[in-house]
Amino acid sequence: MAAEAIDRDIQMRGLSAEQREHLMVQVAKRYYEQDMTLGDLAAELGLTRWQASRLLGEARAAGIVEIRIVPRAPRAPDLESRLERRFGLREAVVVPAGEEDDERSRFDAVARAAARFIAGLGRLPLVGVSWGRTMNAVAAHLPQGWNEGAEVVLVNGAMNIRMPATRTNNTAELFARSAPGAATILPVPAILGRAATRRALEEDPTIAAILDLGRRAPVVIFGMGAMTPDSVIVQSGFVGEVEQADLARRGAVGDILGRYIDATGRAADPDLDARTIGLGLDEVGRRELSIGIAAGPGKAAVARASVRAGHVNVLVADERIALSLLDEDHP
Amino acid sequence: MAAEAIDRDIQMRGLSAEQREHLMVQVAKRYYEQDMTLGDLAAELGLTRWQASRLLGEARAAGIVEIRIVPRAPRAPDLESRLERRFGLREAVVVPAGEEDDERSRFDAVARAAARFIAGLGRLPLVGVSWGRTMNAVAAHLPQGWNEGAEVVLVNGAMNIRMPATRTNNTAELFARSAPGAATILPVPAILGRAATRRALEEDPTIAAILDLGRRAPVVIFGMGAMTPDSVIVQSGFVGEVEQADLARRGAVGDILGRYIDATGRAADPDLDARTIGLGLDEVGRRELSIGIAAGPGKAAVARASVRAGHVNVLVADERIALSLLDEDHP
DNA sequence: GAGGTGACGTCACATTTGTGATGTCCGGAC
DNA sequence: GTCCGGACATCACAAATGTGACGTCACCTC
Repeated sequence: MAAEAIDRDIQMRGLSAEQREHLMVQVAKRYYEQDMTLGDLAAELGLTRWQASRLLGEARAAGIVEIRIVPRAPRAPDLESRLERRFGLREAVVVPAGEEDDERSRFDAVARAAARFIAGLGRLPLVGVSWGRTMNAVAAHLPQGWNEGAEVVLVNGAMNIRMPATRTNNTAELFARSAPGAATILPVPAILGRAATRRALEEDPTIAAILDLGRRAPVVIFGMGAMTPDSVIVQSGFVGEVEQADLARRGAVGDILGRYIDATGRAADPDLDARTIGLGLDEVGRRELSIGIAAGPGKAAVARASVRAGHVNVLVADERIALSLLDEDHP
Repeated sequence: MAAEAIDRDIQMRGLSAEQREHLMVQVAKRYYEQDMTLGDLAAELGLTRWQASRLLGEARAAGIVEIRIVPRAPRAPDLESRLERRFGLREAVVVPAGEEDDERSRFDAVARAAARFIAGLGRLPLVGVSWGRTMNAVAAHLPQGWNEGAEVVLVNGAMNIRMPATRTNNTAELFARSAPGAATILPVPAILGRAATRRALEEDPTIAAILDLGRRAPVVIFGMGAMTPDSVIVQSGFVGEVEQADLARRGAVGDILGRYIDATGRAADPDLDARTIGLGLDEVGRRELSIGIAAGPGKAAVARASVRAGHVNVLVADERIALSLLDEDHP
């Protein structure tokens, strides 16, 4: 025990169940997520090594620590190389459809494959990410320490209008936490009411610095949104269901980075696009790696548009989407 | 090295990546799920302790081992006690709606709370379970060793007609694997074409023995199905979408144990009920513990019918369902 | 075939973790 | 006040695990 050690020793005598649980979580996080030894973390928390050890045992028994062994989803190398050749992709990752899995586990399998691919890239000092359901699922599967010291920056606006939507604006933080590294979020709405507001925001030095960081990122990773009412962009309140249906009628096939695109990959509605803040469609394809992740039904069209337009050079998708993209009937 | 040790030593020299991954999974499963020491499991697999240790390290780094720290979902004690009093439940578990969580994480939170509740019951030598999405999610969250040596028996038919439906018929196995214990499944379709077939099957000694085991279980655990086309009972092909819509028109509010019930908790269609194999509606409520789990939208009605009719004496549900049940406007 | 290279096996040893024995404190019962 | 039980602290020790050094082997290059 050094000089600073006598800050607070925890008396476990009369701790409430909640306080105890909170301690269990603290111990488990430090042990499993930060790879500290029980001795070290005990010192930090003002516990003894034995208290920490027993707390950890309780945490495991209570189910606070969940350990799962997941054999990595097999891939479909034939489809992958066909996609790569056909669309000039740097890399394609295709997850087979797994006979008896349900929609959700297929979605998870894609997210896992994406996380694995990303983790396998080695150190990436600066990574741009978008947010959304898909991206959150990917973040959840990134292994601890996949990219130590990385800077993770959001490349599109992240403040939601409607609160109880899917919890999205912590995607960057999730990416950063598991790296471990730092997250920079873009604290503005994804879509504004007027283009002038967007320009004004972009000129603000603070915002400009963040946008610039995103533009400098050699790697961007983003999910693709389908034209469905449960898309995050609608759920967050930026675009109404009616408005989205109207966009669909005018040729929109989905969204990437908060921007609706048509089958050619161009902005489906230039006015709407001008009100959208963040990395532009003309910029995204120019990265070293532009990783697009498409998981779930209804995303084949937006995936097709993205690869055709060169917005992505790495595509992660499920087998159905891959097959659809390779289908010759689509001109 | 004892006498029997020289069965097969694994030469790791020229192993393919896949074989290596397979070994990683084997090591990880034994280490984390079966609590074996590296030395023991290495002997079993024909590896050295050091090989096993390194393989385990690789498995963690590769994301094959996923460790998550989940602070247990807070509960809503006020709603719980109101439900208990109002419906005479032995216990109610209510998971608050969590402001910014999406549908899926709310579903997971309920499953987790259910798993926790079940694990907290202590040793239950014989447990009856149904199958379905909800039950599978619960099984996924049961801690290793929650009920050592338990016998888990399916109380309704489990052979699916349509294959690529949600992977449900391994629910009992999942429950048993984490116990660890033995699973007995009921290898017949949930719903048959004719009541006579059901009776014939029930008289078969093998089937009768399994059904009897289920009837003797002091504890049954089951999920509740809503009247939606994505309900597992429809996805599995037992009931058509049209047929289900028709049932809804005639008063069905959902299903438990594969049986559609009306608002009073009685079989919505006696003929259909007579073709359904497994624990009957008149039997389910007579257990020591009859645990019903309702997670997700559209399940308030079936939950209400179940508690009213006394089919469950323990209810696990999300906050929205709880509030709906307590709503005085419903007579 | 010599030499180099890198992946792997083997092992001694340090570190980390688990466990049971024993002591101590607290609160309640009498 | 005294006694008692249980929850917890503390510790010594055993067991399990991680790590670096070094040797060996297969394979490649020249």
